[in-house]
Amino acid sequence: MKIFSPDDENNKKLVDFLKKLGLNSSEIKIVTSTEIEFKKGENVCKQGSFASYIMILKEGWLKSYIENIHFKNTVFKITKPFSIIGLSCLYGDNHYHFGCQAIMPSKVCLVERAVFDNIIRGNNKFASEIIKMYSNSLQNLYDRLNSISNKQSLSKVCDSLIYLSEKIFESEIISPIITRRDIAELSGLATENIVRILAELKTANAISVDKKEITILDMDMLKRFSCFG
Amino acid sequence: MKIFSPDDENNKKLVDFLKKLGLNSSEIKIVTSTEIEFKKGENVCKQGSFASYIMILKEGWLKSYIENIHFKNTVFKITKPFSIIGLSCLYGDNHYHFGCQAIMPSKVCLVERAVFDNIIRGNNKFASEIIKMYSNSLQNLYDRLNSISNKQSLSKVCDSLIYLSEKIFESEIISPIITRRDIAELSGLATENIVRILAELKTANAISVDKKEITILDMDMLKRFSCFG
DNA sequence: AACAACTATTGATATTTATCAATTTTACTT
DNA sequence: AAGTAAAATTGATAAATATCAATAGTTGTT
Repeated sequence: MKIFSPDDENNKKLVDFLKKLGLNSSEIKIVTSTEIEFKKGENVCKQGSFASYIMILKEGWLKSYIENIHFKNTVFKITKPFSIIGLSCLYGDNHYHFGCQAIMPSKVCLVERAVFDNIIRGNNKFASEIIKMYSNSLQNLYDRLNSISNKQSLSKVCDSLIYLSEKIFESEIISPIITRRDIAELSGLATENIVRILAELKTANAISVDKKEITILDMDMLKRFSCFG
Repeated sequence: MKIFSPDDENNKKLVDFLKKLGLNSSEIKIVTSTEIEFKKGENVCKQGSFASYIMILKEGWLKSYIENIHFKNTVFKITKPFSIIGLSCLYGDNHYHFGCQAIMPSKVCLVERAVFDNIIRGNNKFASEIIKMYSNSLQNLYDRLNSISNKQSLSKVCDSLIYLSEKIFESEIISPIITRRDIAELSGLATENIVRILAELKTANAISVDKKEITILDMDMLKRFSCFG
């Protein structure tokens, strides 16, 4: 009887994910053939560098962000396993318009752009699934832009917490792998402000905080604050 | 001998555009069958409303924006003829995540989502062209997010002017159809600040201003200001 | 277990940008 | 062409957020 290691388990889930996208066995073999490990804090891709690969996150957690000159990043996406990163680079000017960093030890499959493109061209079901991902990415960016460009700090922080809870962790508990600085970068604010606003939200009983773990107690309140602007 | 009206001329250009995307005559007939006119200032689509159509701009100019509660918009795209609007709604939650308004009298072809989707599924070349558009849209949004979230007002305005000149009008002259308020919304700032910053840029000889028409005199200077943060 | 490096927290202050008000200019409608 | 509505402009002020500084706590490494 075969005993599965956690890694086997993970391989299985990755294959399931790719099957659902419409890839056949040989295509799956191709896109999973190159696997790279990243330590926490390591760059998965660097903004401005040549975009050679489309990436599939197999294990771990990443954050994608826009860098500015003074090392202040704007995070627009947290990525969890079984997601594709870098679709925006499939065509266009050949350079990454964003940076991506591992916030936990991670494993990423690298697929050469041309290879990925070939599969899309030869597989309608897959192409259509990829288009769905593009739609979602755009919608997410509109939401982020909405939050970051128009709102005041309290609403921005609420948006970030709602995003993390509903879209990323799918739980009222926001994992302690997310730092105050991550929330700051997601919200487009300074870390010091996040601390103050989290304290306010705690006082209002909207959240509870246990060290770095944040639990959302009153999602409705967060949504009211978010809408208030 | 047949005499072409400006409208015929325009029809011809639209057909050329669609041919280049890989559509055949019958597909072109389908996507151009419903044409709607919009007056200046009219809403082409309303943020939050049900997304029934993909739109092709045949004539005129549009701005796409995120609305916030207090009627302060953030414009993320100016659209010129022969562009497709609303691709982010092709799949996903069925609602427009942005609003779109005519800034000049405009003609727009409406294509039902399901019809558009069908064509994509049956036409690989077209699907691949659409994916290119998604890539570009994402890249544009990353650039906008970069500008709006990280930078100070002078840099933001420079980014907007560079965007308008290089990407939209493809000329050092920014057409007077763009108002101070449009630039404010593109930059995520108040109109009053735009006026002041344009005056500064004029004093620095980076631009000249003739009523509402702005001419870029020193693109390098704008780019330096943009990078400075 | 001790050290170093990073992360979080708090208070005080500075800077930036929005807002408000008043006026002038331009564009649109009939 | 007149009259009205919208846009642009300028100055003064208020509000929001970043920055700086100093300390405390946490995490990872050897």
